[in-house]
Amino acid sequence: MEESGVQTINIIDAPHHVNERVKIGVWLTDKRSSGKIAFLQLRDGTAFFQGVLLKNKVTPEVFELAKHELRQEASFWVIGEIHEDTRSKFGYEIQIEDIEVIDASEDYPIGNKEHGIDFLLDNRHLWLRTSKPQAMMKIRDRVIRANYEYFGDHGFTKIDPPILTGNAPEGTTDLFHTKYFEQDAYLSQSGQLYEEAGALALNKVYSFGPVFRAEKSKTRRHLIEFWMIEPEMAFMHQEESLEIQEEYVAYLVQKVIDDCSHELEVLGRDPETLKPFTQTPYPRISYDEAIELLQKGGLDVQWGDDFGSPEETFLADHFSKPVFILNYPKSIKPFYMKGHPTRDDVYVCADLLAPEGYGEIIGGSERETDYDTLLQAVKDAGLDPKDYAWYLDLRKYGSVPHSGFGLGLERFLSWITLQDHLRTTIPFPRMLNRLYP
RNA sequence: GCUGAAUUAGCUCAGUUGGUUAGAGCACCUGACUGUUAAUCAGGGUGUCACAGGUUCGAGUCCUGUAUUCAGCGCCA
Repeated sequence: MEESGVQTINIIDAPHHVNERVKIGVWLTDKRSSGKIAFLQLRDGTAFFQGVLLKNKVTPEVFELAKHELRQEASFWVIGEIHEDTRSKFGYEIQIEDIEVIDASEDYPIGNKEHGIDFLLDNRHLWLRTSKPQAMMKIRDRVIRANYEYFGDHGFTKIDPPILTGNAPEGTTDLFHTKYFEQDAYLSQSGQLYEEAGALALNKVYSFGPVFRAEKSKTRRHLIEFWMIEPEMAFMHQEESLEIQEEYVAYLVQKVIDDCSHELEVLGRDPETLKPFTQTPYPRISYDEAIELLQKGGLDVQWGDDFGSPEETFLADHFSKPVFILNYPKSIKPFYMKGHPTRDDVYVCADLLAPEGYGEIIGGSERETDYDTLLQAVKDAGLDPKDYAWYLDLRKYGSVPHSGFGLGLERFLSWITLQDHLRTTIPFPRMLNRLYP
């Protein structure tokens, strides 16, 4: 190919190059041919569209490539003219004049017919090449950027907590154990305690990173490794934190609606159905009211029980938007939360339940600020105060009211893209029995 | 961890009451077709029936155990 004057472009930019000769690096996703015309379905990672070859306009060698030699996922350069054409799904196509093969592809395992989830997860490194995973990764990227935008624009500083830790932030769940030279160490299951230190240093902070739970959870709502956003705000009580939470979630949803309409469509989520979620405030009910609602609905729960997924779904179904459940019993929430001012049996806390059965996407609370109360809570939780000495220090030197929350990225993505499992919202899911690829 | 289901060709699956040589579609190869959209049409053969025992003249099919996967529950975000 001696094509010095031809511009190299991406498929996504094809509409700006109509009737121009261009060069594009592509992979083959599928092909069809007749005796004198061939259609190559192409992708380059920016979009999918098709190339058309007419037998009487290319050399016999090139037509033979298109008809026979090129296999699914072969990589090659195409040179040709961009045409607008309503018969093509993308609206544009390239009339191919020449093909320069880069690499062949033999026996590509993923076909264009249906596959089972186990096979697809075994081939996740290749499955990412297809349209639905690509749409999901683009939405995931947009949500991650929206996080940085939102907190950056609201005076937050990103503070990165350690992933290797010597103590268990919440003490209750199973942690991944490892060695830190001679000491025991654990993979972080939450950055929250460190974010509290950050908030007392920098006022409003947040973290975004992976966390690890060695729980034998085997459900559509759990991953072993997942990504969490954990903001923490000094001089802030819970009510103001709730206002930030709903404004933040509404912002994320709005950005996806604005910038990912094509990706939502690929994943089967009508953007119109997301619009109500951009309207704040979100409803708030107390844990007490939630129990009453559940009991009236015939569910077998008592005050003091934690909600399982049937309960969460039942509650969420009563509202057309995400709903905050306020002030849970102390017995089912972690030790660091602040006690209610007029009741000694509940914390000042809230979970945000997503609609449509997607469960808890945010858990948050005001934090305990009194040294002695927190010390007692550490002991009551069966934890060693020595391990939490630094955390207790935060209540010793200028303790202030502060509140924070954590949003599970994959839970959020699963909800706004209507996935039936978190595993499709992360590039390489770590699950109970899946560490590969 | 509990409950239920599944495991047959590279993939997705069928396989009747236990009975000859194990079935289809897709993928792959050959040929036809100038607008295909999971193209269509004709032809071409895939195999440790998850593994280990057992019952039987005979087991993909029935029994026992094991492994793995899926779905739901519990725990949680």
